[in-house]
Amino acid sequence: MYILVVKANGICYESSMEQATNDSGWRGSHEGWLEAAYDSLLESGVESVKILPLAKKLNLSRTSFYWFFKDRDELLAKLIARWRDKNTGNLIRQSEAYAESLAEAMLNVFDCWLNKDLFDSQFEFAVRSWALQSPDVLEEVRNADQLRMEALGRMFQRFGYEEVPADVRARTTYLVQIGYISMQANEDIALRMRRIPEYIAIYTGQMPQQRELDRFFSRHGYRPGPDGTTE
Amino acid sequence: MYILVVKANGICYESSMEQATNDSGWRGSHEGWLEAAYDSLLESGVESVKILPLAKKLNLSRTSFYWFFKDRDELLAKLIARWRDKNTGNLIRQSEAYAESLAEAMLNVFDCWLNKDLFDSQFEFAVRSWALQSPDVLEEVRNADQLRMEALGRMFQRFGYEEVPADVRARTTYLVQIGYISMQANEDIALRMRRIPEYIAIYTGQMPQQRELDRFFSRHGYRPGPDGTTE
DNA sequence: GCGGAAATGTACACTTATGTCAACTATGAA
DNA sequence: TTCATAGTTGACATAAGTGTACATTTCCGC
Repeated sequence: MYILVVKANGICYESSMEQATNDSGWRGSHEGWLEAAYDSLLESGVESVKILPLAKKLNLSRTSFYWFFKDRDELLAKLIARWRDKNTGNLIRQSEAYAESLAEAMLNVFDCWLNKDLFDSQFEFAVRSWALQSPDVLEEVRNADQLRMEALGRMFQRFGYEEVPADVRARTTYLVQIGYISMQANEDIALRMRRIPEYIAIYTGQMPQQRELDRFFSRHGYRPGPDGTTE
Repeated sequence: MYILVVKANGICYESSMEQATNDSGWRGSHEGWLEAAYDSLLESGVESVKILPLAKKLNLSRTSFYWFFKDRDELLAKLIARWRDKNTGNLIRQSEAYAESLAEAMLNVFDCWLNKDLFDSQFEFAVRSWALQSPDVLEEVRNADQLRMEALGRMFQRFGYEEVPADVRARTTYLVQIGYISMQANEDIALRMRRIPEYIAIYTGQMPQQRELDRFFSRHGYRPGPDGTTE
């Protein structure tokens, strides 16, 4: 008897918790292979998503895979679908959330960068790297980029910016985050939080109100240190 | 007799032009394999840098490779060295170039984003993607990121910013570009140019002077359209 | 035109991946 | 208890990659 440890960075997908002691005594499952593929993709890129290694990790025979998937391509397609369904949707939703000021709206978007349930950064990076090898994936990524930036642009326009400045500010907001993801840095949450007011100031041209920051910090379970919020 | 077309995005490395009609009648060379590896890396990622396919591209026997390199790892190490020597050095240099205002200094940095001789974006992206699969490369990338951001931070401080705001602005500047690279967009140069004044305004908090822009545009061989510079 | 270094090629041994097939086994419902 | 269905497995065929040993070719200086 073995226990499959499902981590996937704290995100729990539907049935993945029951993976080991499965519903029906069978060890493998559609979800199980997908989950293993996801882990491997995040850790070492598409090229590492190979059936033989996955089988070893799952303690299953390699050929068992073909019961659930037609071939490797089908597995990869499922991974892309999972990515598409998650990251883009939530980002757009956050950009459209209610806010009384631009700074507050911006902080809503920032929720994505700090909450793995809203936006999976490692997944994002893995898929973008994948795009280098696959024209199909590249198109998916480009599509996502456009949808996301358009949504952010609408947000800036909602708060009075003209089209071009709104567009450039949307790009800045988005690209900084994509750049950050691409650095694969894992920084202290406190450090990231301390920089946030400054970012908001740059993107929106105005300092956020203290109450807006307080609301933001509190919903991320962060308490600013005794030395003030930033600076 | 065949002709090897060396493109490498317009960048001409030392001896690569002579590749085909070589100095000494030999078809292969250290540089030849490296160049082919570089092309392959940029086009489809590290995983595509395999000796057999490279040999085919070069019309050489696969095993000929081992005359120039101990093994595949040695080739990959050379690629990393090439990247390190190029991108980081130039970026730091540009950030330290003479400028009368912050906006002008910023435009000096922007030279990198528009001039492939100063900064090779595709190479940059390929190496960052590679980092996903290799801890060694990841460390190289992290190192480069830190050096570059520190240099940009010093630039902002030179023009009066305090440490934290300078740091955040340096990050913004740098991350937007890394994010842009990571989008793998290839946009119209005119479009990119049109957005530049707006970017400068966001990063520095001040609009660039017209003469500063003119100087910048002219050194990139760009003439603004009749409809003004931007907006 | 000869000999040695530089470069290339052929043959071999090995590894890791893919996918198909037919045989096997467990589970739960009739 | 039997039986269809869901799931698992090993054997087989094939492909693409790695690296080594050794023979062969090409070039250049002497």
